[in-house]
Amino acid sequence: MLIGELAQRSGVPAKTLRYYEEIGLLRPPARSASGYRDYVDEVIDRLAFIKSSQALGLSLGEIRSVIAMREDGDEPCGHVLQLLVDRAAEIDRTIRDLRALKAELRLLVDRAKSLDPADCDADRVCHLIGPP
Amino acid sequence: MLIGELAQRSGVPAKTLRYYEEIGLLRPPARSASGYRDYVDEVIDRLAFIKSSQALGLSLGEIRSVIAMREDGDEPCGHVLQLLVDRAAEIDRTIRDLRALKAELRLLVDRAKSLDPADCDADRVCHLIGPP
DNA sequence: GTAGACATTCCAGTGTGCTGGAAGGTCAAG
DNA sequence: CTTGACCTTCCAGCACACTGGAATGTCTAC
Repeated sequence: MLIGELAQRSGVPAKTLRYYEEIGLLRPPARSASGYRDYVDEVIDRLAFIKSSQALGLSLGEIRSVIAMREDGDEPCGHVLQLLVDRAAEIDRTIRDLRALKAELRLLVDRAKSLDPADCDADRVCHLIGPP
Repeated sequence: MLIGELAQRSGVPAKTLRYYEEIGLLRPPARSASGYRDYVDEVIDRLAFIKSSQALGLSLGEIRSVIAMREDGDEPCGHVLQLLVDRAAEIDRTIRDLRALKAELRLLVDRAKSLDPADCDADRVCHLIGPP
């Protein structure tokens, strides 16, 4: 399978496939006599794994670490589970932060209703933002 | 006030101050005979505004648009309010997305408990990730 | 034999908000 | 008069995941 066909079938652009190879996400495939990459069907599974992992918010570096374990003949399950748990914790933190931010924004938007634009202080650019 | 002192007093590194000037967040200050930047005290207010805006998640581009209005002699309040409302909506969307992601992660982590690493399929890298 | 649809490599850029470093000029203290 | 702390400009790079384009080679069909 040439790179264009793999791109078609996997939905991953050829450019990206070469990039994945470069950063170690895909093993360098066999080459035809003329130097064309010749992929086996299994890379479609691998690309599906990469896409699913990305959708969960894993970075290509993390995904690579999982793939590397698998290539080394190790069972990546434990490592993957840890990544998923870590990611969940990070999402919790992010949600907490965003909620706090949203609360502050709501506060400012509410305050805006009781502020007169005519009182807006040029030195502070706009009185809607910043300490009251 | 030289750039070093402003950096000290505002907590914004000198390098960043020059960068802000370059991208139009700070007006180019007066220069001493030897070419040193000579800041007036008011930029401290402006930097405070920038920091507050950043803390709310506004980009430097958005902040610049607000400052530009103010420099043009316009009242930025309406624009600022819109930015805040937009930002709040964006945060809502992000939180929704993250919650969905967290739910999926929880699902996968739960499923992991009932899966045997020994069944992990090498072709799919790890059976903890991806369709069941 | 030639068009055009593929493939190759390599270099460089995207966006965001800085940060580092080199090469040089200036200023105050000793 | 020198030392060291400041300042200047300019060029380059970080992280992240690609993406674009140039220059070149190859394969298939007509």
